[in-house]
Amino acid sequence: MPKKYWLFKSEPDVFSWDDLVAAKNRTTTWEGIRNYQARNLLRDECRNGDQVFFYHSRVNPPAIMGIAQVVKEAYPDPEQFDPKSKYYDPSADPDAPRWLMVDVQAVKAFRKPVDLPTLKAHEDLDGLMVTKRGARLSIQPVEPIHWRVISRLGQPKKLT
DNA sequence: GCCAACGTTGGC
DNA sequence: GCCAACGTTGGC
Repeated sequence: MPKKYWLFKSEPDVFSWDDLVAAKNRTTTWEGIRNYQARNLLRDECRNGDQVFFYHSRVNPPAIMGIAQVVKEAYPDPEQFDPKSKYYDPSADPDAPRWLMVDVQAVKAFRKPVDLPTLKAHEDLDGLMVTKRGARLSIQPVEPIHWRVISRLGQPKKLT
């Protein structure tokens, strides 16, 4: 199975790239996905070792901050059952969990974060989902060719 | 903070 | 099953 490529969005006010780098083992749970299309991608397509662009949304400018990888494949998101969580889903059934999450680990930081205007302007990035009107999906597949172009722009630096 | 886009809910 | 109302996302 060839490695696949993704873009995961996060609001840095909630959880930022720096938060991930500072986390234990530079790893976090990616809880809170509450969209069926994103859930299905996690369940059906997202595998250990897949590469992930970490994207900051709802900031100006939005930007890809670095590269992470999937280190644990889809499993039930416990917050769907926690009434105190903002991700609580009262209709989720413990016997048939509705919402899934994966774990991701930071791998390389971009020396030069690649912002949305740059993504939009680059002629080799036509068709990239995040630049399209209405691309609200929080888990997006990325074409290998697009991955290579963006990685080069970001000048990734291995985390030590 | 605004608001367009779009996903989900629920009455019928 | 339609679709209006509603809630959320996310760029600006």
